[in-house]
Amino acid sequence: MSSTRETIQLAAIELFHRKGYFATSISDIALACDIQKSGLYYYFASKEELLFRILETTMTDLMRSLQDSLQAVSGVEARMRAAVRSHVGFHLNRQKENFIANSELRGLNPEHLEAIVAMRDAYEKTFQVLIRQGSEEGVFAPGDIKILSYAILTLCTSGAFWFKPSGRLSVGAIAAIYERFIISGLKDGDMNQGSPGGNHPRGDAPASLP
Amino acid sequence: MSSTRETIQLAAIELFHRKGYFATSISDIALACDIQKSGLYYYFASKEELLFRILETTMTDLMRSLQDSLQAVSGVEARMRAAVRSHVGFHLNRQKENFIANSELRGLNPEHLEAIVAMRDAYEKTFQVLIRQGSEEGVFAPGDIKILSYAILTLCTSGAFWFKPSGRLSVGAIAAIYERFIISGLKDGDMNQGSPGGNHPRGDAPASLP
DNA sequence: GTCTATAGAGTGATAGAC
DNA sequence: GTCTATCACTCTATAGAC
Repeated sequence: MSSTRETIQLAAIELFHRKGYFATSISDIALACDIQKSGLYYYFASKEELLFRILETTMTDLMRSLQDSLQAVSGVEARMRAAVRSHVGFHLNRQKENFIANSELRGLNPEHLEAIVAMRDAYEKTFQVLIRQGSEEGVFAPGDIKILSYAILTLCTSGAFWFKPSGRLSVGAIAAIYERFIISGLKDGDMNQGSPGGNHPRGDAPASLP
Repeated sequence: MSSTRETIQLAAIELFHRKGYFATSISDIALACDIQKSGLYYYFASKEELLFRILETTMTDLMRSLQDSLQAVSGVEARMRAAVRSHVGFHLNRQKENFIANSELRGLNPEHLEAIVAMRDAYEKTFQVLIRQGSEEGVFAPGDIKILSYAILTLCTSGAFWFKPSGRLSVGAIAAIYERFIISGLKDGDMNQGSPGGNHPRGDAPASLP
């Protein structure tokens, strides 16, 4: 990847995070890179493709981070704890990209949206498998697997919306807070109350767009 | 409030929810109302003011819903349970407005943004007071009050992003799931691990914009 | 690879008639 | 209150020189 291409992508992440995708113009990005706006089209076919490449990179790295964290960890509770720490850590360490990935899906065209949603679904699946396994082993209370997975991921993702690296708590400290909260909820909250029919949601949408 | 004004506001809620604030044009809204776009300016000074009125209405009603739910409920655990049910119920019953309120703050000018953030802060305060009280009474484990309040609210708010009224679970069933998960986390997760210095965050931002 | 110049479409908002 | 007409501007994207 050429250096100019990287410069453009980094400037776009910065601006999409600060102003939002729709409020950021190609001119803004070009200005931040000290090039002319037409020069940008040598690297990206459109503003939408630039957004897609950012999200694609983020999702790929997110998935790899999870897999690395789970590799060599055994036992369902330990694996869930590792997964939560990985998710929180990634979202706080790469806050801007993750903020964009969770707020600018609207900017994607249908094909690209489908691709990103597929990556996100695969990622969520890892958590859903862990919840199901823990529930079957009796480590976690029985509950609605999809709702629980949305709850866990949303909770941890939200850190990317308020976290300040210069703040009082470190990434590890915040991850520890979420880890304990989630494990308590999984173990002690009898989640089956609201869902007598079983664990396979039928009508629920993934956490997507309207 | 005149009927046309209401029609415009409802059409805007529908469109802002479906397409997003920036992707919705004044023409789109006017078309949906069967008026000319210039006619819209008789009721709202700008597109931005229209967004603000929607959010203002939503926040006012959200606050009132919480106060109504807490009125006449005593005991800190029962009050927290009632607050969670109120929050979840409001977000699922008025899904579109709440979706907008949580994703389109960028469209507001600085003065309007400040007003909405102030309303949201007052709302969050109610939850923070409950957490502190429960912690002091020993009903909840000690923990970081701001982080916990963000966690609770984010968790329950997220329902507005995936909930489908035609889905498998009713609003009450989903509220019950969240209620149990949250109370378990508050009671059993020793949240003080990550925060040895006390319960008064210093550098944390509210869950706002970058 | 990067530039200058510009096409082409759409936007929010206003003026003024009725 | 609602209309027609239009302003003034910005935006994404492309053409073509160097």
